[in-house]
Amino acid sequence: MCAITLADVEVRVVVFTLWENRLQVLLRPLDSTDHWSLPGLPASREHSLEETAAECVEALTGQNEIYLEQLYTYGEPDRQPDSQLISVAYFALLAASSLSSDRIEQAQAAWHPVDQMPELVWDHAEILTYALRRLRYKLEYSAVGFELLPDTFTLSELQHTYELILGEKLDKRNFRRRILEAGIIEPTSGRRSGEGRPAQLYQYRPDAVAEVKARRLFP
Amino acid sequence: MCAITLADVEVRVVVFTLWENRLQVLLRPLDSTDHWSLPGLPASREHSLEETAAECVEALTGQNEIYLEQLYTYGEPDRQPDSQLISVAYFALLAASSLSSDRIEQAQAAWHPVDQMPELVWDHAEILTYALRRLRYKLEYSAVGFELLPDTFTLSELQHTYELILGEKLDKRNFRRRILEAGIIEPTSGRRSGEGRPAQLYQYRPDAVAEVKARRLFP
DNA sequence: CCAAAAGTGTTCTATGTACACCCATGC
DNA sequence: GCATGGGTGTACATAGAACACTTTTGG
Repeated sequence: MCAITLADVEVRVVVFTLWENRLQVLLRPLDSTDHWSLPGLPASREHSLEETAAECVEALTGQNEIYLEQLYTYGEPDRQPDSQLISVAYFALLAASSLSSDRIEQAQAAWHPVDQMPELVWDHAEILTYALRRLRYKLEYSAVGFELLPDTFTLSELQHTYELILGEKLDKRNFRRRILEAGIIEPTSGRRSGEGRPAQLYQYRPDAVAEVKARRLFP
Repeated sequence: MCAITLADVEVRVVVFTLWENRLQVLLRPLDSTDHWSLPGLPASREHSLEETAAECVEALTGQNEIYLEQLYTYGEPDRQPDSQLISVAYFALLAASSLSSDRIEQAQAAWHPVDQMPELVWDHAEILTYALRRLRYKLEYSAVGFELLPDTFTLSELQHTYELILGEKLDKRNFRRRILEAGIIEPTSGRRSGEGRPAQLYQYRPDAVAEVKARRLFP
């Protein structure tokens, strides 16, 4: 019959990134087991839940301008024995270019491909599965894909990002048409040369990012 | 720097119903102000958050088989001075037939039409606005409308429900075709007679309800 | 000149939208 | 028999899906 207080509440974050051509998730080892857990921080009285989630990602990666969205709040008795009762789960998207791995190693954290997950503690596998579902679902209607890419990118890179996350091949012409008609990215003056014909570089329109945030499908 | 514990956490529920041909929300007066608040209960160590939300609705309405879905978790410093810091918000749909108003009166609670909201405390207006947005959004792709109706209903009643919530007129033939093709309701043997030609009564297919729950767009 | 990736339009299909009349009953 | 709400089909527009070749560069 004890009341529930903030010491019973934590924030957990599912951090996605693209690395070595795979969608990966940041995990931390749990002491005294060979299981891994989603990184988290206890909730605090001074900061909002979203600020705490951002802090958690920054502490591990050094990034503080990231895409962050609340997922769901888990609160069943005994879901995390010996840890907080209530987890407010977020998911985050991190641009691959910006993985300063020093802090990650210090925290003994590591990236794991989503298709080769190690054993996770408690209900964290469930949280991860849900985060992945939401990420895929969100890609289909809101074009958050570029949050995983550096500031400028080619349309092919963007398409490969989508294909990796959705796990299926997409038609090049249809993909380009849809993305460009949505008006969320614009060409820059740059080009990327490599093998083959050089590609136009694009960036997301800052005002489009503001529009998407203003829509707030989830507040 | 005090830690946050369960005493800082509550569940709030936005309970919708149809009554007198209007979409209404259940509110409770806040002592010592002329403002109203969303009904809620403190989180507990013995029950899941969803169970607590269900309990909260049952305590006021006597109903325990209702549609319930987690909305969002609000946790900003000072968002609810003199009350819990963190609110896990749910929304609930209640069949209009089942409004036993005794308990509601005992709790001094009352139904308020969504288009004539009184002043709400703290950020509860924001929570309500979001709940309404999610309800409308959800109607468009998942046919939860019948949760607001009694066990059997006519297609016209269902359409009126949709029109009330969405705030726009719908085409009768298109509405019927879409709902029937979705396969979530089936005709019963009953008919409703009143003025005009008697109407076929429908019920939702119990297995379809199970399917929808299995899909779990939000876990 | 050839390998390698970038870039570009059109046809077809499916889905959604607009729209008007007959039907069964109670009074 | 008439007023009242219940029930039905079709033509059109729009959005999405399938599909193959030319272009530009580096080696």
